[in-house]
Amino acid sequence: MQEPSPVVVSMEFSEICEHFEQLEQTSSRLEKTGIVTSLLTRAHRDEIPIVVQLILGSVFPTWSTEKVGVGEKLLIKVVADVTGLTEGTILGYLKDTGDVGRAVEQAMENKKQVMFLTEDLSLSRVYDDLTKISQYEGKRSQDKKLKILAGLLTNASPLEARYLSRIVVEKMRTGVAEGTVRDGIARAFGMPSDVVEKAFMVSNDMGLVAKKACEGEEALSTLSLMLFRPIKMMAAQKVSTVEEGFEIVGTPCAVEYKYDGFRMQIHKEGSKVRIFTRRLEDVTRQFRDVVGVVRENIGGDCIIEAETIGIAEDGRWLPFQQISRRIKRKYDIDEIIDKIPVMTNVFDVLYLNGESMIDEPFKSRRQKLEKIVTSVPRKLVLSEMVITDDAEEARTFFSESLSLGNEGVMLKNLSSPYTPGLRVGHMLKLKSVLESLDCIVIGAEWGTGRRAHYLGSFHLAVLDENNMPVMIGKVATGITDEMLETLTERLRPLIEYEEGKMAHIKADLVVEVAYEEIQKSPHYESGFALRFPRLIRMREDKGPEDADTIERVYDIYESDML
DNA sequence: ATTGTCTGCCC
DNA sequence: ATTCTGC
DNA sequence: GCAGAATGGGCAGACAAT
Repeated sequence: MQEPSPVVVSMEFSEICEHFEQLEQTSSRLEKTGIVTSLLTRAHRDEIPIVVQLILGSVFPTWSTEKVGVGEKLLIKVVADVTGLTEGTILGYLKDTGDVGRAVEQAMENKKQVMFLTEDLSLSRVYDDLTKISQYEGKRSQDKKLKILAGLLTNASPLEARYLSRIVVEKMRTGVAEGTVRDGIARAFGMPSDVVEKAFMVSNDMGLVAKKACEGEEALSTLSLMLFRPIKMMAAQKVSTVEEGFEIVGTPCAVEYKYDGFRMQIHKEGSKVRIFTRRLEDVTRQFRDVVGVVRENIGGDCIIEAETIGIAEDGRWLPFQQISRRIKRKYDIDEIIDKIPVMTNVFDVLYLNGESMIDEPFKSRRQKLEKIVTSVPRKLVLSEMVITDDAEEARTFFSESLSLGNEGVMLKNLSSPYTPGLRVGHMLKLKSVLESLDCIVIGAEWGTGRRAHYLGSFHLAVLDENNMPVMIGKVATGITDEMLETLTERLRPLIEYEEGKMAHIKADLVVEVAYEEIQKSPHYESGFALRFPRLIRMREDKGPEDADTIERVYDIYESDML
């Protein structure tokens, strides 16, 4: 059992919720920062980390293994229990408002049951109960979670219920996330914003950052790069041509294969090795094969970064779908290691023998990396890279990369530092030109949040052998506000019937959808699905009979396999 | 023992 | 992952 | 140009229902 929070007088949860509502009502970035600052100033010192975590819309920091384990469905069940309304009624509110929090709030306002003995919720009560919920597992655990959550909701005002719900499902929608909280912390405690930012990059725990900031700049600066504390990974910008890339990154630059696997940050000290994913989850257990090869073939204590891909017996690289079977594996790990062997392509070093490397230029990091890695063919290699200022050479390298089954190339500025978490012009990705399909819209789903009251997601079909539409996936991105409106009005009269948020739509409209790749689908009727689909445009010049066919999809799939 | 639904996390 | 939008 | 939000396919695991 969890110890109660060590606080004498806990902040009222309602006070926090009032701040949340203010945040929701302003769109000004600066004003939001001000509201966060004011909330932090009001919070009791000991409760600051919790307040910060809740502002971010979760109970635990991202690296934590603790999860509340309550999603939208279970939440609605709880609300039905508490209010005496049916789940159907609440789902109706959800569809009307397009927001879980508002739906629960509305349910609380319209509840059938009259409550007695309600007490004010304190922050510590909310936090302790949510922590308790996270600890239940096994048989009947959902029921136990439900009971505690029901207890909280029973004592919550409608406004508190709104935010309690959003915290539980991790969808705050106040327009505040890490960036604003970082600025708010800097302002509240008079810290330089970049110091706060750095502390967050290496700790990935905003609550902890706030606590240290509250103690002073010296305490804050103790959060620095350390072995076995994963740091935020550098992100890449997208470009669409080599020239555009050269322009941003400068020449000569590094051009590297962009492998289609898992990004890994590997920490090593002597024989101790731990592996973290992009979201800084620890996946050491799942990849003990990688641990072994790293332990034997990388010299020194270090933090390195790599992309790990699946590799077949003939040496060809496996599609992402296959290696993805390894990441969540908890049982029979040795079996899957045998079945889906991997190759780790190392491309950066962030820490080496007691020294941070992140401020070193990329070129010298790469040189150091080459000294510590002993290549083991098909297991552990340096990423393929050339350094060039010749666009033609870069393009050739790019095509070569694609032909091997990679996603494209990365372009890197040779003198750039490693910038954790940032997507600045130091590192770029260049992917292949997209293919597209003309698909029939056969269904749609009512959207949420800013897409409430619009159809926000569209079900796509191609024509089968009998010219009947068969589903091949959904698309929901690439849509401007204007298009969203047009699509909704265009499709509204074609709705045949609705089931919850789903609308079944008469085959009539054709849309062009671009995608990265065609995959085998275990789920869709057509047997195929689109990877990273995005809407390009409506094809009013085409009728459903002119849509692309399953034969064409099959042909593209086959030719992509080569 | 099997199946279906939900959740969280890879891309 | 991709994309759009407001600041 | 950043920060935030809304949405994609698919996988394993955890539970609940059958």
